[in-house]
Parts: sequence; structure tokens; C-alpha cells
Amino acid sequence: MRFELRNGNIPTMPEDRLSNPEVRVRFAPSPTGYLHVGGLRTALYNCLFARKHHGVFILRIEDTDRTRLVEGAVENLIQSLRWAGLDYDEGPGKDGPYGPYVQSQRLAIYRERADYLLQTDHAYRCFCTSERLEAMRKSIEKSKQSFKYDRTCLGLPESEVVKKVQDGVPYTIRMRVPDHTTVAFCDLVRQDVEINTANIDDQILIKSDGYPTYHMANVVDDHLMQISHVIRGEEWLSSTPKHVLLYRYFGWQPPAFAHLPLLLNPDRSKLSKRQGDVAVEDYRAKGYLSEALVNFVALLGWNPGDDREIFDRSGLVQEFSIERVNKAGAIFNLEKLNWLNEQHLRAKPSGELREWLREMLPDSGAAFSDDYLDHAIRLLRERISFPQDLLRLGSYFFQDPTTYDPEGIRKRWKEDSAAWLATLVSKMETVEAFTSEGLEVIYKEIASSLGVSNSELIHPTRLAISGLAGGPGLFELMEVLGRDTVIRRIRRALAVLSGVG
RNA sequence: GUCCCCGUCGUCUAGCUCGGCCUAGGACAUCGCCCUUUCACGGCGGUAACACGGGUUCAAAUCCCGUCGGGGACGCCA
Repeated sequence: MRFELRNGNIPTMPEDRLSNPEVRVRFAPSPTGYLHVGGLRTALYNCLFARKHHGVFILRIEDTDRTRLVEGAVENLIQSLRWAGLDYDEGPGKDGPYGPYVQSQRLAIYRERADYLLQTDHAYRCFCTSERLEAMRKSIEKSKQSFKYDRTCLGLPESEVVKKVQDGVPYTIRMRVPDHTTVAFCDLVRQDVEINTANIDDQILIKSDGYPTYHMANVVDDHLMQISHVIRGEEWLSSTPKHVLLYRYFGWQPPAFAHLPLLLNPDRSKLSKRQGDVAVEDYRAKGYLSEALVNFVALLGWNPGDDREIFDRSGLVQEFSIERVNKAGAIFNLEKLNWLNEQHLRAKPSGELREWLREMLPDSGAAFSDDYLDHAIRLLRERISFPQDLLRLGSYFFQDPTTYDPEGIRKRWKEDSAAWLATLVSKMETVEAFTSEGLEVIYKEIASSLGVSNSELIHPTRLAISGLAGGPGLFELMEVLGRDTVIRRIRRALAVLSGVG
């Protein structure tokens, strides 16, 4: 027997799906603590797909495992999604016509559907204890066979089932999977996939605590919420036949499926906490811009087909297409993320960088004018990778140096440096315009009158006023810092460094 | 172990549907050079890949088969 679903009630070609006037997609995380970057990518693709096709993006909370509930996880999830700019149209706190959007609030619906399956003989009660199942699993593991429930409870006489239920014996409800049947479905990413039910066991649909398993809840909700496309991680690929079977049992048309390639650790295993940060909030805390993180995960498994790599959200919506999603898993590699972060950061308007800077500065940088801060940002812009670099790399814009880079001293502070700087200072005191251009002229004049190279004056000056050996162009820097600050710092450096060199 | 999915530079990938335009393109990283008072930015250039073996064909990264490798699933988790 062949259970052919390919040409029946399920449209096979992607075009059939893409022309669906009513695109409804969902991101359906379980609230176990935080938003995983893999989840972010799944949510993003769903959102992009919805926006691209003027459809609806839904957030559904899959909280059917009471043992893994984490306090505040839903709020955290929503916050991370919002930070990433992924706003949903229906979901918790945003009611739509298909709510509630939290599975623990939909128990009666699952129960009703389970009863229907029981009545139509597509499911049966199972009284086996988890201990028995566990023992079976162990012995089968030894013999290196694959585990399948042995259907002990399928053969139970009706009278016995009734009696056990009356006696209050806990039970689960299992779906009845047909023998030796090929289930085929079309995946938008992988084309046709088929699997024989010989390798599928009678999946539990309702747990003994009355909650549904993912498989049950996911199918019921996707149908009732009229989800048109299920876009989810590849880890679900091998259980999709079970879902297809359930749609069949219910007489429902399945949605289109698109299984996204996994995000991988550097060793190519499924991305996990052990090998680095996986929570969106971790990246946020480190100073990654949401634009950069979103841009980065978008490119992990998808590309626009040309050389463009820097995208903002609207660009992604415009270019995204599910057909261009790759099949192979992608390593979550920080190097490119860092580069993207720099690109997005450096493209930021000055005002936004200034506000961040104020947040990092004591007293919100009350001592500094917007104008001053903007000048500092102009000089720092091309040198930063993270917002906090504004402070880390540019501390000298906000306070006098307290130490001098030893390597800089060794390389640049010569025996005569102090004397030369003293000459420069006296000139600076009297010069009319303390500007970049004017200072450059002075340095050139004094260098030639002293018979030294320009850089023999420039480097010690930089060291004296910034404490560092590198940074923005010296004359621009001096102009921004201003005459008083520059002279004060050089004098202090002279006092500290006069014995050196 | 079983089933499913996948396999182009170190990494992300283009090219594969409709074989020839591919002595395989781009980006990140890396190395070198240039620009330059420094650090960066920027520019230029280099190293670097079609997993392997068969087959089909005048022609294969592209089609077919096999092998190997990697991953995922195999939970009263999702």
C-alpha cells in the first residue's frame, strides 16, 4: 500500500503556495528562558516571508511542558523579538481572531481533537508507564535496534480499557500509525521528502497529565490558526510525516512546509550553549546592534543571489524569498558578525552614537556639549566596532590620560622630546587660531627650525595628550580637545616623562 | 544502530533547476603592497574550494549510481 499525498489535496509546487492570497505564518517557541539565535533566524524568516507576501506573522507560545516552564521567559522572548524589530501581528498581548496564542490555554481544544481521533480509531489509550517504556528503550538500545512502541495497549480489549479508565489508571493517547506506508510531502527547501511508516512509532499525542505533545498541539493549532506555511528548523523534518498523517486523520489540508538548515557550532554540531553565546540577549549585552545580528542570521542560510551583504530590515523584506534558502547547515561564525556590526555601527547617524556615548559617560557627559561629542565621534567613527569602543578607544576625549602606553614611550619618546614639546607649548600659547591647519603649519616650522622630522614632534605630542600611540589625526585631535586641554596635558606629561628617553 | 537530510576556499556563499559563458565569482578572516605622523578607514594584490570513485556526454561543480564524511531525528522535550 502506498499512501500517496503528493498529488492529492496537497499542492506540490511552491508556486501554488506562494500565490496563496492569505499568507499566515507563525514563530512558535517554547518559553524555556531566552530567545536562541537559531530561534531568531526562524522568527526572522517567518516574519520576512509574511511581510514580503503581505501576510500575517503570528507568535504562539508552546508551553505544554510544565516541567520546563521558566518564570518570565515569555516576556523575555517578546522583548528580544521586539529588540530585533520582529513585531508580530497576532500573539500574546496582541489578540487576533484565532486566540488564545498560548497553548496551555487551549487544552480543551486538544482534548476534543484527541477524542475525535479515539472515536475514529486513529488513536488509542496507552497505559504503559514511563518506567516500562524506559526499560524497553534500554534493552532495545543494547540490541542496537531502533525503538518503536510495541503497541501493547493497542490490543487491549475495550472492557479492560474502560475499567482502567474508571479505576483512574493514568494513560496517554497515542496516534495509530499505519504499517508500511510511504508518507510523502513537499518541502519548499528540499523538494519531495518521503519516509516509510515502518520507521515511525505510535507517537504520544496527549500526555498523562492531559497536556498535548508538540506534535498534536502544533498540528491542531496550525490548522485552527489557518497557518499557510510552516517555516521551522530542520530538526522537525523527520517528524513531519507524523504531522502529515494527523492532518489526514482530521481531514485537513496541511500547510506548506519549509525546513530551515540548522545553525551550527564551529565543530558542525547543532548550535549549543556549551560552545559560546546562543542567546540573543547575550549579543545585545555585548554591544551588537540588532540590525547587525539580524543581517547576519539572515545571511546564514539565505542570500539575495548577488553580491550585496549589507541589509537593513526593509531591504531584507524586499529581497527575501524562500526559494533561495539553502539546504546545508551554517556555522555561526563571529568574525563576519563583527564586520557587519562595524558596517552598521559606522553608518549610524551622529546623534544616535552621541546618545549612546552620553549613556556611558558619568553624569551623561554633562560637561560636554553635543557639538564637542559630535566632533569626537567624527574622529572615532572609523575606528570602532562596538558602541562601547567610543569610550574604550576615545577615553582621552573625556579625561586627561593617567598613564602612558609603555610601548609608545619606548618607541616614540626620545631624549630631546621633552625640550621640543616645551618649545611647541610656548608657541601654542601665543598662536592666534588653535586649528588643525594652523597647528600643522606650526609643527612644520618648528620641525624644520629644530632640524627634526615632523613625526619626531607628532608622536610624542600624541603620547602626551592621549596617553596612546595610535588614534585620529593629531592636528584634528588637538583642535577638538582645545588649547587649554592640550597645553595642560603636555605640561603634565613633561613632568611625568622628563626623566625618560 | 535505524531512518531522514546535507556535502563548492578556514567561514558564509554564487554557480547546480535549463550540462559548455567556470583556467569556479563575491564577502569575512589571513598574508603582502599602497595611502599615511600613528591606529584605523580605504585601494590594490596573494594564499585558498567543486569530498571520493564510477557512469552518461563531444563536454559535468552542474545529470545518474555508489562510497565516504557530517548533521538531525529516533522522549509522556520542544
